[in-house]
Amino acid sequence: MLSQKTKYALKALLYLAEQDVNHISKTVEIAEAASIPKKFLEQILLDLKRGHFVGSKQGKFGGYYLLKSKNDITLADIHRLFDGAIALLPCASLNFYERCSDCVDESECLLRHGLITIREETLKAMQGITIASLVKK
Amino acid sequence: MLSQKTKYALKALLYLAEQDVNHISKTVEIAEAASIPKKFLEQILLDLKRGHFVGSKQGKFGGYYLLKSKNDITLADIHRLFDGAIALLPCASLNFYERCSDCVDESECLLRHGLITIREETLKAMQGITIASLVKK
DNA sequence: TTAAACCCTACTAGTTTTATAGAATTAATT
DNA sequence: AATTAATTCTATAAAACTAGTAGGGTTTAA
Repeated sequence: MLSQKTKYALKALLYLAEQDVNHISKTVEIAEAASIPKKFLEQILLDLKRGHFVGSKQGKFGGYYLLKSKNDITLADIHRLFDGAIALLPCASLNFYERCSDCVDESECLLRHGLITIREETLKAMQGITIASLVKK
Repeated sequence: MLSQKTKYALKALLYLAEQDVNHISKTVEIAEAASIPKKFLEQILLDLKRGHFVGSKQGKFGGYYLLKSKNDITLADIHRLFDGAIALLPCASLNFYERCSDCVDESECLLRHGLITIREETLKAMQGITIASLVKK
């Protein structure tokens, strides 16, 4: 399941994607439009900025805007930024790989094989969902 | 990500699937073979029993055994039993549906549409992984 | 009757999640 | 230069969840 943070991040990105190009959105504006607690959204937007998904302008009349194209921001990206691995266990993860402490021989782990299959399929599905594809529907 | 409980449940089921038919496995036996804390495993096996995946025999020389066929226990089943919904948000879930409190018109929620697609694809993938398919590989 | 197993409920320590608070920094306007 | 309005940063806190422990109770075979 997605965390609230990931859900809010996606809603915020959807809001930004729906604005005119060159429009800059204030945090409070996004917060109200998408029903997100303002101070919580601040942190989320900062994380999105550090992830290079959005850009910001500081000071008066500042705000946020999409940095990447709507087509290049996928559900997989945002999931990884806020909720981490797509895989169901760290040992089956590409980006968040970690060995199981209790695992004697990873290459012979019955569970891992299946989880790698699942990861490949869900990753593909999640990479198919972009901010653009969501806005379009 | 899977919780430890789900991971342990799968490992326990894999162990049971590898035993001879008619063999009955004690908790302590499974716990040692699969490196699972015994008292924790007790709870997990009880949950699996309540979910009708395993059966038990009480008293001396009792233990656990697979109730369903290896082919009929899927990753989706076990995920749902211990970790709940397959979907990424409750509003996109089949078995754990819940409305978003902040959602005005669900049918027009941009996010939900994409999440339903994802759920359909991951569910299909997770239903394709069975205890039998894991043991076989 | 005893031993060995499952069954059941409660509890706890630690972690994670979901925020909130408040001050610092930046930039445009007056 | 002062003011205002915005982002940026760090710390804190309450609630929920996770992973595991504890301690019995119940059942069955010998």
